[in-house]
Amino acid sequence: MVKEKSNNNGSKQRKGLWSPEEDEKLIRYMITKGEGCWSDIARNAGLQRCGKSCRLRWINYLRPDLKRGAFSLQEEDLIIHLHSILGNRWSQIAARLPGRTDNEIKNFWNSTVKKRLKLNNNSTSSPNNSDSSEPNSIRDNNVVMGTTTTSNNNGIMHINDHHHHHQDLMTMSMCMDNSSSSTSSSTMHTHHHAMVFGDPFSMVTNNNNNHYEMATGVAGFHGAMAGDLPLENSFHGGDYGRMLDEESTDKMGLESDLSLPPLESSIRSTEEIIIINNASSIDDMKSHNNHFNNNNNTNNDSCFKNTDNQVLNNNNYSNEEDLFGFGNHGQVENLRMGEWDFEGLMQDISYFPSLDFQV
DNA sequence: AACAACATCAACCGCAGGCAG
DNA sequence: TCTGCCTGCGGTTGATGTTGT
Repeated sequence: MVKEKSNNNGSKQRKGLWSPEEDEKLIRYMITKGEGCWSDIARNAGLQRCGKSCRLRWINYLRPDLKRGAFSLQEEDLIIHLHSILGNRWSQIAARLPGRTDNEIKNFWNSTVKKRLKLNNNSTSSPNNSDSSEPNSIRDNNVVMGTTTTSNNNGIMHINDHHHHHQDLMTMSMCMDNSSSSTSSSTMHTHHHAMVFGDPFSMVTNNNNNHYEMATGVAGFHGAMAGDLPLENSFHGGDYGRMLDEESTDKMGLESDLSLPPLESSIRSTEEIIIINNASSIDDMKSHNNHFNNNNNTNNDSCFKNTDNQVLNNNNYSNEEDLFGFGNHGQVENLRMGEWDFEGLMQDISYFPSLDFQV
């Protein structure tokens, strides 16, 4: 249902579901002009929508880098774990899941995960823990993680046990290398196909200058399409999608800078920009997207909705931010994520002889 | 086939923070 | 410092689709 309301200028503004025509207008505008002030975009694109609505539509639905389709088990695991750490900070969780939006994850959590975890808890609950107010998998999850955690009222987790924390780190290090190259100079060479997600924070590695960087994993898009695209650029970020792909041949080293791509950024790889700019129609754009797809998805009812593993997975983000969005990229300060003691984490990392971490 | 109940998800709303004037 | 605008976030709503009876 589409409603209308008057804006400040007295002109009518549409609300409700977007029509294909509106989508096309917005896509065309975004392709040709790029992002800018959303209220201007709404006006200039000839849309009777508020800027906010345009932004939402673009970010949650029309962006070509969105990975549509069902969440994989690995993504679900990661969401559960990230949620146990970050709580309902959907945007931060989404930032670690390339191609997924906060809205999508939020919906997925509220509709699917929550229920599943509740069922899990019910089936495994004992009188001692069944009354826990913890809404999610924190307990369950940490069985997997081998990490003893507690949470405050906000669901923010505290790591209490150094020993288990180390296990946590180790688990992750083993997973991480799933996507590592046989030619990589990384010091982590364990090949481990069981996707047990350790703590994503543990994926922060350290070069020789107290310069913390992501080792690989959940953050970053670059490299997802290694089979399709030349990766002549340095590897900016691990890739969750690749990490999930056990069979992928790896062309990337691990020692490169790894950074969290700002999801809202319009920074794109040159190649992608060419692709998009050369697209003469929306259909062209869609087909270009499909070019990079695995085409697992048959849903075809709206712009880009059918695309899976889409083009921006090969994004080359030039912004250097670390996993947590700390712009200083590794300055050792009082880095805290919620109640998380980042420094403490880094101290913990130093216990790992097998990881090339030094603090 | 018809209806109800439930599930999913796109989109809206309100708020907070950043920033420029 | 104040104000207004813009953006981003998280919670919520409601339309639509699916499943069960």
